[in-house]
Amino acid sequence: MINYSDILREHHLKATPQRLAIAEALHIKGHINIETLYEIMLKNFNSISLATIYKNINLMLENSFIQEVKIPNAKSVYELTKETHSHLSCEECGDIEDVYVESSDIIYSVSKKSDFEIKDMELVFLGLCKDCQKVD
Amino acid sequence: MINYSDILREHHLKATPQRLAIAEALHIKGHINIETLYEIMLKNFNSISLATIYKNINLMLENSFIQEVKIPNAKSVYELTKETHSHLSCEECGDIEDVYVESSDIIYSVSKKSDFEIKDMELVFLGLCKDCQKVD
DNA sequence: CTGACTGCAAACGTTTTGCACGGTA
DNA sequence: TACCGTGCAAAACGTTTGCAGTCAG
Repeated sequence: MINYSDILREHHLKATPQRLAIAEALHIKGHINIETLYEIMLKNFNSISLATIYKNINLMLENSFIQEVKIPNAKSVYELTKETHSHLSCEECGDIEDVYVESSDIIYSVSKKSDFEIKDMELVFLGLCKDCQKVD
Repeated sequence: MINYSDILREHHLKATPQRLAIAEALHIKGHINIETLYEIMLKNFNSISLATIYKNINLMLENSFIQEVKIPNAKSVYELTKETHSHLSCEECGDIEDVYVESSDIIYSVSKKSDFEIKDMELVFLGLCKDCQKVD
């Protein structure tokens, strides 16, 4: 189990028990929405407030400790900041997985045909995860 | 000016003046969020209700007359349904433009390295539009 | 003419804020 | 110890709903 105390402090965030638990939940689950995170946190802190969740998520976003992922037809999820990557979203069960896509070629080709100076891209693939393929 | 009456009816939506105005606003602006759409609509209908906007946007989404685009760090915007395309988002002024990217190669390569059966992808480029490049 | 649409007001769910207390550094 | 974080309650915000009157087909 990774110790997130130092990593939190590197991001200018005090290492409180609640924040450590959020970090651990994100580490284990990969991608979580607010509602699910609150449910998980309630198991560890019987009286944690939703306000605390929101305040911490917002601070963690501002300090780049975590990132938001907007998924079509679903609630936003949050993940620990790591190397640039894209996402696979299962339209059946909602599962979200990471996938690494080489973006430089895509960005280069779009830069050529647009007026934009492109800095980054967000890419989400929609489909069916392994388990849900069998069901359908 | 395109007449959207028939197109609305093809999507099983009655052609009311409010809906025609929404269609026209989307046609002219390309991409609009709810707040901006409401402001535009108020110029044509001095007593239009936000509830009407929401009801129509939701019906238009259900009937695929329009589509939602989720942009990182911004409100969702809506656009008339058209051929598959991606988006350029200006992080400075919020301008959004369409761009056409060949997706089959990308989807094929990701399909090979993931367990997912991929049906579609959403791609948003973040950067600076032509005007905002000069300012910075 | 009839079912669908509109506008209003109220309800709802989600997110933010203010404040007193408690805990980290 | 000083300041930041927490939990609670209330407020703010965006969106949805129910209803009575109106309109498109």
